[in-house]
Amino acid sequence: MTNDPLHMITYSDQVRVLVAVDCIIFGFDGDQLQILLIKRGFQPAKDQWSLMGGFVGKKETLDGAAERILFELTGLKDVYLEQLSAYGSPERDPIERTVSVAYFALIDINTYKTQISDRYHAEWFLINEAPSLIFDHNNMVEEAKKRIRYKAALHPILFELMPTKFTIPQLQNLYEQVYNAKIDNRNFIRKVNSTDLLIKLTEKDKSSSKRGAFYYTLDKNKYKAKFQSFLNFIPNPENLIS
Amino acid sequence: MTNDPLHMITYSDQVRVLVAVDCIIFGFDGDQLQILLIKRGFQPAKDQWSLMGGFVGKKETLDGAAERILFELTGLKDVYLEQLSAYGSPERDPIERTVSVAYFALIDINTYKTQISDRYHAEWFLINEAPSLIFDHNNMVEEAKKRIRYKAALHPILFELMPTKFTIPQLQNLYEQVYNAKIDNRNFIRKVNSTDLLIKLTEKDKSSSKRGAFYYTLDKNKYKAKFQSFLNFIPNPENLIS
DNA sequence: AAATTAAACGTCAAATTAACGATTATTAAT
DNA sequence: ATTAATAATCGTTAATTTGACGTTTAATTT
Repeated sequence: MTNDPLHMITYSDQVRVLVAVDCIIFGFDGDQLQILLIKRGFQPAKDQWSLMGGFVGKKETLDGAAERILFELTGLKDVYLEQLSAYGSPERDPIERTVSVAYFALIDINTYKTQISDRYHAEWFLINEAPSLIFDHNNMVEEAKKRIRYKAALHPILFELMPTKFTIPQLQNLYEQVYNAKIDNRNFIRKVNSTDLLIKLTEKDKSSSKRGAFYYTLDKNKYKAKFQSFLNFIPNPENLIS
Repeated sequence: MTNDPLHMITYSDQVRVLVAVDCIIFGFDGDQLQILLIKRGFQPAKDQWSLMGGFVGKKETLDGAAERILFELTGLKDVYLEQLSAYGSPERDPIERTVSVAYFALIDINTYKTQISDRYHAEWFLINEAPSLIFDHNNMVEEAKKRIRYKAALHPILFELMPTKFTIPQLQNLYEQVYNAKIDNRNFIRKVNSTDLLIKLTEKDKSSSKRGAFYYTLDKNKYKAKFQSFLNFIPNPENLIS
C-alpha cells in the first residue's frame, strides 16, 4: 500500500497534483446582490463562464493566493475573504487533476476598480440570473450562498457588502435578497438599532423616496468587537437555510 | 506572470504539490473527551506525536481519503466526518510542499477497534492533556475544537460521540468538557427533553450512583430531521467560544 | 395646500430565557 | 432502619425577546 505512512521514508512515490484557488465574489451596489464571473479566454472550456481562479504559486499560502486573485480581478485589498471548502474530486478538471480551495469574498461594488478587471472579461450578474459555470463551480457557488445565509443569520457579515454610507432600507433590501424573503420593516429596524453597530449621519439619501432615508456608517470598532456575537437578525433561520 | 490564466494554454508550467488529509479524531468513552494521536514511525519528525494522515490517492476524492485514513486507524466506517479546512503554508512540511485538508471525526470510543490501530502506535489522550504535535497539527486541533464548540452550541453533533446507550448525566458531562463550563442541570434536562431526540430505556446505569441513571438512545430519524435546527443547548455561546 | 410615499417609531401580548429553590426517587452502604 | 449520594422532577421568577401590527413623520410632487 503506497499510502501507508508507516512504510514511507520519503514522499517520493506519491502523486503530485495542481492546487488552485477559486473565488466566489459577491458584490452589492446598494441595490442588487451580484456575483462576479469571468469568461474563460483559454482552453478547456474556452468562452464559458467561470469563477475567477488561479494556481497557487510556489511560495504562496492559500490565503495569499486568494488575496492575489481577488486583487487581480477587482483591484481590491483588505476585503472580507473566507475559505469555503476544498474540492478534490479526481475528475473535476478534465485536463489534469486539480484540487481547488474555494474562497468567498464580500465586496462593495462601488469600490470595485473596473479598469483592472477588463482584461479578464469579468462581468457582474444578478445572483439569481447567473449563467451556468464550468467544472464544479456551480456547486461551489451554491455552497457559498448557503454559507453566507447561515453565517449572516448569526453574525453581521452582510455589512461587508455595504457601501461606506448606506441606508437602513438598503440594508434590509440586501437581507431580503440573501434570504429571498420579505422581512418586517419595523422589527428589522429595531434589531439593527439594538446592535448599536451603526452611526447615524445627518445626510439623507433621497433617491428612493420623497422623504429620504438617513445614511449610516458602520462603527468598525464595535463591529469587530461584536462580530462573534449571535445577533439573530433572522428569526428561525433553519427554515430559510438551504 | 506564470499564474495568469489568460496566457495559459495548458497547465504545464505550474507547480505540482502533494495533497494530504489529516484527521482530528475526537472520541468519548462515556466519561472523558479524548483525541486519538499516532506516534510517527518514520522521518521527518520520527517518534513525535501527530494527527493521523496520509496522501490523497490517484483516484480518491478528499472525503474518500479521509474515510480511508479513519478506517485504517480506527476500523470504523460511517462515522461523522466533516471537512475542517485546507492548510497550505509553503513551509508547513519541511520535506516537501504539501497542502493538507483537515477533517474532524466524532466517534464513540467503545466501537473503536483497537487491534487495527496497534500498528500505528495510536493512543488516546485526554483533550486537555494531549502532547504537542508536529508541523501545524496543533493549530488544526485548536481550530477543530473551536469548530465543534461553535457547531455544538447550535446543532446536536455531540450525540455523535455518545455510546448507543447513554445517560443524561453522561451527556451533560460531555457538554461540560467541550465548553469547559458547568451547566445548570435542571435547565439542561429540560432542554434535552424538549428536543424530543431521545428514547428512554427501562434499563439503568448504576455505575456512577446508587439510584442509577436511565439509559437513553438517540432517535436517529428525529436526529436527522432536526439536525439543522438551532437547538440552543448552550446559552450565550459567544462567551464560551474563543 | 393637498396628496403621496416610504421611513421611522411605538405598542403589546405571548413566548422564551436563565437563574434559582425545593422536592422526590432510588438504592448501596452503614 | 437510617444515612448518603446522585438522578430526576417540579416549580418560580424576572428579564428579555418575539412577532404582529398600528401610527406618525418628513419631504417631495402635484
